[in-house]
Amino acid sequence: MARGKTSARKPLGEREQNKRQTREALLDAGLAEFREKGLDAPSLDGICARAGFTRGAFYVHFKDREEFLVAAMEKLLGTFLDAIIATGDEAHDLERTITRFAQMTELLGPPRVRGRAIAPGLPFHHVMEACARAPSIRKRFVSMLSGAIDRVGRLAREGQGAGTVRKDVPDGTLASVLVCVGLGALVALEAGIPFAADPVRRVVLRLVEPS
Amino acid sequence: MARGKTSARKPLGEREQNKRQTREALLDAGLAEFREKGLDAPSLDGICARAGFTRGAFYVHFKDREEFLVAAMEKLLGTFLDAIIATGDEAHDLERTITRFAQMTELLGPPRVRGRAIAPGLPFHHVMEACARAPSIRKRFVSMLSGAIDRVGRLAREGQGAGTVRKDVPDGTLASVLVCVGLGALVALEAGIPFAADPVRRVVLRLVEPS
Amino acid sequence: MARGKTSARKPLGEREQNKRQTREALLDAGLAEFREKGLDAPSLDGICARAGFTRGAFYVHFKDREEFLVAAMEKLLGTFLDAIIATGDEAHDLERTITRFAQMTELLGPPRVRGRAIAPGLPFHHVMEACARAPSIRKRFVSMLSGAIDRVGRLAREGQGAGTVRKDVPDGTLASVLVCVGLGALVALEAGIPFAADPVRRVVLRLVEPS
Amino acid sequence: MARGKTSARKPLGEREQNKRQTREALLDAGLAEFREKGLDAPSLDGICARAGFTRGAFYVHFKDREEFLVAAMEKLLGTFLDAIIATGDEAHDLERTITRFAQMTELLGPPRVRGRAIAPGLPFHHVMEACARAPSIRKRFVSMLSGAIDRVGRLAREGQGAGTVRKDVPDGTLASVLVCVGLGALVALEAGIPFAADPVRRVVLRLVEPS
DNA sequence: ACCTACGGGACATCCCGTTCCT
DNA sequence: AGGAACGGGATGTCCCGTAGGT
Repeated sequence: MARGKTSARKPLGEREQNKRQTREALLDAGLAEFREKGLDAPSLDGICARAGFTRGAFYVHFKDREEFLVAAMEKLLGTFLDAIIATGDEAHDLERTITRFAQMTELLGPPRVRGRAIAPGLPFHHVMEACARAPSIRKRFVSMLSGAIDRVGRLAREGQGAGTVRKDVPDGTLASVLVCVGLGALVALEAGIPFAADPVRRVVLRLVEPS
Repeated sequence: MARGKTSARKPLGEREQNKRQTREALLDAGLAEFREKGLDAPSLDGICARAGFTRGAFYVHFKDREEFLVAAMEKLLGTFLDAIIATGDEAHDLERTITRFAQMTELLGPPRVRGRAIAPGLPFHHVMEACARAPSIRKRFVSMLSGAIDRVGRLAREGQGAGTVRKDVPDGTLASVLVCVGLGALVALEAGIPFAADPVRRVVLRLVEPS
Repeated sequence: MARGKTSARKPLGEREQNKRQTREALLDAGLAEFREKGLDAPSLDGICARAGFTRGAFYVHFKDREEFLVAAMEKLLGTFLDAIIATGDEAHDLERTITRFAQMTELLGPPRVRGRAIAPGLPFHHVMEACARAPSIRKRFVSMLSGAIDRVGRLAREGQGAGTVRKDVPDGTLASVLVCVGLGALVALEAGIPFAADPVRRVVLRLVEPS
Repeated sequence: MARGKTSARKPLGEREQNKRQTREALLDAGLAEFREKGLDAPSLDGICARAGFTRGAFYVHFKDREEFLVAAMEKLLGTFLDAIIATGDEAHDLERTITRFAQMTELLGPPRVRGRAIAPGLPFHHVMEACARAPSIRKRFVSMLSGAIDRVGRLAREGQGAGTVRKDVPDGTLASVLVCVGLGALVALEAGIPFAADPVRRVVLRLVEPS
């Protein structure tokens, strides 16, 4: 079909391209506002104005605020997943991975790949809020975490093979525990609990190494 | 006196008592609505109606919605603190405590003491949201978690003395790690990650026991 | 053009025309309510409902109640001015004019031209109240009265030339006096003072005729 | 009866006296607010606070705002009547009376007797507004104006006897005309019409003197 | 006699979602 | 596709009048 959506080969009629640009501009403006003020505070008027449009344009592209929020969060998480997956194969050993996972903390700030910010971030509880609202967001988030658990589990197995990780605990469950620690640390940091990240990381490493 | 309502102990004029009852009724209605619909969706009219009053009464007691929300969350967390502290002295060993801490998961449902619901609960991300909004809420939450870390740390020290907990990690940091696991589990459960709580608990216990 | 609604003379897009109709409908409903209940009693909800709209529409057209009131009074006085000016050239002699001026009393009732009501009226003290509130209203009212004084003055001069009006008083000041009598009569009538309009008119005519 | 209301001979129990003082304080505060902001703008809270009370005290003395306004206006007009009647017998001739009547203009400012302010004043249209609201006010106002007409009529008759006033017009109607001029001048001045009071007064005197 | 909690109405502001026009 | 009028709901403020306490 001439108007195929998936293929980027065709130069997309000028109309379609303009429309798409409008949509992306709205999403970017929305993400910026969400990051600055939260998920509920920003008004559609403000978001649209920021993108240089009015709500008239908005409702051409999105059914309502909810759908917009989902689209925006999907765009954000998609970027994250891309980033994490892209860097996933560099994960050589558990120690480095645990260190890296801590970087997910930077969901709190703009996520970075090799130091470059690749997308605006969001406070973690906003992500949880978004999960609670939209099943599609929740699914993405779950698959993201499941992927992390899988990767950590694989590294644990490799570590056990290499003798750097204790063998008296199943690798899968160990991965779950480690990811839990990461999530918990995220929460604790965001809540502002006096929390020394470094000693915690050292203790975790001690706990998993063979006696 | 003939006009004594229940007892003569409280010299709390009838006026003050009525006023206090009104305030509590509004807070309870608010907590119920928040639990059912979130922190933003419920209308003040709905909350007031549920309590059997009007917004006229509401604004006698609270400056605005924000102040009301803070008061409601403080009431909720206060109830929690009371419950946890009240049962705190029953915490004999780390294993039982870890198990108990898992009950904090029931922040998700109405919190219970010995099976009796003592207050309405809230999804965990609503608590985090509330912390982000009001510093006073955040402080309460932090002190609640700090208290938990302290208690777990004390138990760890006792366990180390009794030889049931490994001694090659500092008790305080170990406590932080364990609480992180708890918080992370909370997040994972709320997100709906396929997560087997029991194996995780067993692995955690294995990790902390002496080799 | 195919889409011309009535004629091609007005390039007033359908949008603008609809908007203008809404505005006028609100103003008319407001004037009706003001006439019936005074300037303060009518609620905006009532006015809008009477016009078949909601306050949502109201605030598209007017900044607040004050601006609406001013617009309504300007519309009313504008109608009056139109009516008086339109009939102004029929004023042949002072006697007839004095008689006619008395008709301004009908500011108290709907103003009429040749027996036909041309606009809703307002009690005179409401007009004064409106003048006190809004400078723009006051200016219109002053220019209306100044115009009346001018016209009466011109007639006095003509009468002096024709020998039907005494010449020992300046025409301009005489006009001021006559208009004062008219305003005073308005006040007296509205206050309900036992006041015989006809004898008063005869005495006034006697006072101005040459001895 | 011991508690007779009309007779002022008895020293009025302390209670009654306090109550009366409260009432008068409220009325005075109300008149001050009315003079400053009009009849509708002042809030009962503001009036009561100005008098050092709350609305609780207010409703002991007055049924509602309307009754309070009437009481306040009656107090004001009563003061006026007293002042005018007290000075009434000094009215020796028509010329002086016309001059004096112009002083009623000072209803616009605080009314004075021999230069001393004796009461707060009110814009004239507020007086008319009050008349329109409360029949009792209207009656007082009418009797006030009727009294003025009577007095002017008497002076006119005396002037006719003395040969200083033309005899071809009935004294009563002439008085009505003169009072109308006064009222009209009041309105014109309040509206801010360019209006030279002095020439007008001279022309009026010329019109009434014998040819 | 006086005070305060409360019901309740209105206003101004802000916002979302719909509809109609361009 | 995009803009703007409009319906309509919510908040916070201000106010009046009532009821019940002290």
